Amino acid sequence: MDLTKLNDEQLKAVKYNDGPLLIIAGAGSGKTRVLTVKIAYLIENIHISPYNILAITFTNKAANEMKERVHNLIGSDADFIQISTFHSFGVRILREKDNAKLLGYDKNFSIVDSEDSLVVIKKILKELNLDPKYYNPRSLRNKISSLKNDMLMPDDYEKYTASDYEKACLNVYRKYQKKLKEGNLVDFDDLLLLPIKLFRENKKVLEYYQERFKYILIDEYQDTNEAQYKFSKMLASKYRNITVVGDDSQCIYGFRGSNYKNILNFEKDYKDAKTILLEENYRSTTNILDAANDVIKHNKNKKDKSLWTKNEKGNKIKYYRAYNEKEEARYVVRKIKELVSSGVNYEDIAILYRTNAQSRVLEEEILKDNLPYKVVGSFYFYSRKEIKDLIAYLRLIYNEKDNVSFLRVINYPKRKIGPKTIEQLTEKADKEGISLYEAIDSGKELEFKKIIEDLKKVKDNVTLTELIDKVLDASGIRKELESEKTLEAEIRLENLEEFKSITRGFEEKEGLISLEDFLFEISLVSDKEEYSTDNNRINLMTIHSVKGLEFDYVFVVGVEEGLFPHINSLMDEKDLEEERRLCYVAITRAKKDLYLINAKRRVLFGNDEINPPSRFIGEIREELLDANTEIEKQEEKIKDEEIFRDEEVDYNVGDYVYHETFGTGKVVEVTETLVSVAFKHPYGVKKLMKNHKKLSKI
DNA sequence: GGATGCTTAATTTTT
DNA sequence: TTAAGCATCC
Repeated sequence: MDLTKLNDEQLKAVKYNDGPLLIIAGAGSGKTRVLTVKIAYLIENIHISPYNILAITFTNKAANEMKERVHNLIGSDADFIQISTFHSFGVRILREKDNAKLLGYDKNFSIVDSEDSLVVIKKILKELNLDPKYYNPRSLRNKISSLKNDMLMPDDYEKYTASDYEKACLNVYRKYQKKLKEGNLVDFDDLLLLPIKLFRENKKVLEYYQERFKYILIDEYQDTNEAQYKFSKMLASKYRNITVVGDDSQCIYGFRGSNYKNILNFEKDYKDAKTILLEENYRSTTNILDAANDVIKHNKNKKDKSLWTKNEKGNKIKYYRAYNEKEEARYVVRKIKELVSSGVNYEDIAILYRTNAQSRVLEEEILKDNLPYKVVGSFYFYSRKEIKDLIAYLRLIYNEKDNVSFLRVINYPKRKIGPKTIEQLTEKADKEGISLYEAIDSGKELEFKKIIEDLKKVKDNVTLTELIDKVLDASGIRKELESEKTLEAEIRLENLEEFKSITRGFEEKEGLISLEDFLFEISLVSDKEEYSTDNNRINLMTIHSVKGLEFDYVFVVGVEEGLFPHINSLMDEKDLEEERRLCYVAITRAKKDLYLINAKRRVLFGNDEINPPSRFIGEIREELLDANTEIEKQEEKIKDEEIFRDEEVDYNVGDYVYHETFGTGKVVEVTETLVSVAFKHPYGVKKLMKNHKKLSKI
């Protein structure tokens, strides 16, 4: 193993392999490098079997990257190392041997996402006759999730319930757990909780996994929650070969129960723990690093450390205040085009934002110039109705107890099965302790049952892509959409085709994939970009999803009070500090150049808001910033654009038109002053002023 | 049971 | 702005 490229501290971290090790690694200090080399070192120099190594990362993306990098170091031995997120490792345990059975689940359980959880909770509120106006389903879901992250089961929570609200909450929680179990379903939090329960109740099983994973490495330890903490502690308690890496300045998942104190407590848990500090940054220019340090300095709660770099000073950080969010996006696109014309690759550029909703304007502007881009970590595609419907069919075929999927598709497409029938089925199912699907014994519902039964029969004899075609036909989804003859239905069909290209991609890359494997894969990796191949594209993502990544050129947009820091965090100093850490993460992603951008006005919730620049801008010392604010000039330009055409344009149904923002579309309806134009997804049909300047006939 | 139209709430962040 | 939930009518 080539260790010559490591600095002294990194080398120490790689070589220390007798007992607990804590690595405090600043941003860009080469921690992934240390982790991958350490794994390679364990295998090649200490001759540990790859089978005995467990490496936990925070995202699937990070896991894949680590796999690839270890593979590059040691070749195919890398395939035997368990490298995954906590959640997918949890799935793996639950699917192995009889583990699911031991916990009272069938082996073919399926995973519900947070949208499904919400559906379940709404249903429970109805059953309990609780007013969803008072008992907000979303906050109930979040409450239940955070209880689970803190490892408080209904019986544990009972001790803390005082108010009526809390009692109702407990009631919903109980019922929620019951419903999931009845449906042979688990949620994301269960993926951590159930393995812990398994280990607690079955000493033999725990011993097996302790024996198996003698060496444990955990990345992003500052973002572990109580359940993850407990889980790793149990696994490591026998051999104590546990290495954790983290940076308290980068803890950004407090809202999900993560606790950076886990990192500070490591030395208390393991009295003999060795601590190594990685403080040299290899990633960013001095200017960028200085700016990051300036910002994070304003947090009171932090461990003191000094991140430094030998890198050159570099350019100043470009700060730009635009007139509105469109100008902001235009500025970014303009700068990207300049960069690309000077030889920069699209893939080395990232645009970062605080909230997912911000991606839309950016996409519109990028689309106008036809630049290649991808929205990383967006589960938008998988949350589309048609995709969820299809997946619900697949889930039901795989696990007939899945009542959530059952209720979603029992009457889609329309089969004249309404609330009355559902109620009867529910009653019967409750009485006999069976699932809704099993409760079917008569009427129209039998036809539905037959469809599913037939699909079950063929599922093992056809490829996944073929199965999807069969589902689309047998269910009647395809027929339904084809007969609609609307643009929207057409787009839905296109999306279903795209889904098939994803499964086809799977089959080409990894050989035949079973329905089972596929369902687990997509319930944990909700990002279809992970399966695409053309990678030279601009990266758009939230700051949360960019953690662990780096780019030559980074644009951070929406750096405004109320957006970043987010309005919901302004009340509480703790939340504000998390926003600041988030800002620190954003800044430290940049290697060569950093752009901080905001807008004077921005449309939020459909109305115009005016926000001052983010306090984080002011926290960076002035000499690091290259500020450029041309708002007045932009204001004039905007006024100009809003002037309408003088001459009346005559549109007819069927005409093709061009719109500056939405591109080419087709006229579907004309009234006195308005034209309805159908644009390609994601814009749909828009009603537009006939004589607006942005619209023209082609 | 299904279609239509009105009111209102929602946007933090992810596995 | 948009999506979801509810009321009303066929």
